[in-house]
Amino acid sequence: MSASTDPLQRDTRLPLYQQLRDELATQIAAHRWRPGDLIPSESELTRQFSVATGTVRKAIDALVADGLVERSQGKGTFVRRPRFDSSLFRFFRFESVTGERRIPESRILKRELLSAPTAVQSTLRLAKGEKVVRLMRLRVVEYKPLLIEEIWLPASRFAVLMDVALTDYPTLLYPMYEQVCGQMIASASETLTVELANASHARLLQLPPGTPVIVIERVAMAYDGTPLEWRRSRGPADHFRYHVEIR
Amino acid sequence: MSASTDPLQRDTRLPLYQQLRDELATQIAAHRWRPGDLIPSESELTRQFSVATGTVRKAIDALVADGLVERSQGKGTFVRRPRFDSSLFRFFRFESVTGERRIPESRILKRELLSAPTAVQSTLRLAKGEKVVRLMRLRVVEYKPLLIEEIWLPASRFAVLMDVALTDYPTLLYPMYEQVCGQMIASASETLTVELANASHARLLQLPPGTPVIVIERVAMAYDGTPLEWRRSRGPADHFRYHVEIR
DNA sequence: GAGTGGTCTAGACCACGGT
DNA sequence: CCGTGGTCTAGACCACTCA
Repeated sequence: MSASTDPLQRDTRLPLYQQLRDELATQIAAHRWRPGDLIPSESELTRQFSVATGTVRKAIDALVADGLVERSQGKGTFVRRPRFDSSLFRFFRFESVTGERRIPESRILKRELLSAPTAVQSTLRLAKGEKVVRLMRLRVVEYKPLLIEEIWLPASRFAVLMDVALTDYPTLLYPMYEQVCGQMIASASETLTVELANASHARLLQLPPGTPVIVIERVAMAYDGTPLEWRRSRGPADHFRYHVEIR
Repeated sequence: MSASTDPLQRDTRLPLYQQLRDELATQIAAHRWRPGDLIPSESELTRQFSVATGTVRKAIDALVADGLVERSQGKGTFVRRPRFDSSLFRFFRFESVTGERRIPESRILKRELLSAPTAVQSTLRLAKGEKVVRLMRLRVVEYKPLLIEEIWLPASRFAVLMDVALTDYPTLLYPMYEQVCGQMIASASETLTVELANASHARLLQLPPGTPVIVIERVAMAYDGTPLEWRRSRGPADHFRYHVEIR
């Protein structure tokens, strides 16, 4: 192990608290501490990096703002574990027209490993010819098809998903990404459009062809901004309600 | 004027920096300084309220986080003036299908002062029978109708809008709300649905009745969360693209 | 060069959680 | 009780802006 003082060897043009924040963020990303773990106390960090308490606090403030850790007075500072339900409500923005948010059950229709088509390659920022996992998934509420989803994931991080039994796929994928693949989704970017159902989508959604469908295109990203998932979901337009808070 | 020290007479259960933040926020809301004005320097505030520099900084940090002020090194701290274009891109989330964001021109079709219908009353949290301003507005790009908007505003704050010449209404309403009515929009909440155009909407949007239209319902709020505007916009579904960042 | 915000120090004391 | 994070002090020095 290192000595009790561990000087920051980073870009000295940056403020100390930034260097410390980056150092800690790097170590969290490298799983030095896992989600739910305690990181060293503020006074411990003060000693270890030979900086003042205020500097440590500012570094941790930044990590809290970025959602990487959570403080708990009297206990310590913990690496944040995204909660199942909150990640549901953070990313599941559709409600039934009556306003309730039901969690639709899901069924994987297809799973394959293939070379990334050019559109996927550029969206996920992959090298040419890199492999991707492609999932087709149907989400159903009370026997009514609600969404048909096409999901693309870089095989470099998600290849394990090819080995999970199809029946073991959970309703919520993001907790599984974290537990099975060690990949945490931190943010996402969505684009909504409306189109008329083609023959194939109409069949899967049990709609007459030409019915309006909502298309939600989502790119989900890690804490460092790396795109991890590209997802395109389609559902009958008359059954959806999409809610957003703008700040 | 007050003496050079002006002790905080607020809830002493709250941290000092919170009390100072609230004190400054109250004075900003009461227009002691107008948008664009300098507030007193940090050392001035230190003297005036007899607190340490770190406490003043934390109070101002909070105001910055809430979007009330902006710091500028070497110059000072200014009451924030929402910029025209940023407020445009903060709240105007539609793009043409080709991806550009054009600012549609706008024309007020109708303006009236009436008692709030119950739905408007509860959304804007008004007292029974309170008056509201209702605007109907058409937004047009290159002679093509893009959006038909129905806008409801509490007359208590927006009655002046009844006196502005209809031809003087600008393309962007939020800067006008600020300049003419002193009301700043800080956040909003939007809900999207899809419906089929009825006869009236179809006529205004120059579409065949029954064409899918996107409906965007927005409640826009002040910094303290008071609902200030309720707006319902409708546009042809096949021409819209709605983009959102989720954090 | 005077004045501003930005960073940093080296502590003190308090409130809370668990033993 | 001890260790944790939360608040607060009373400064110092730096980087930037503007006259």
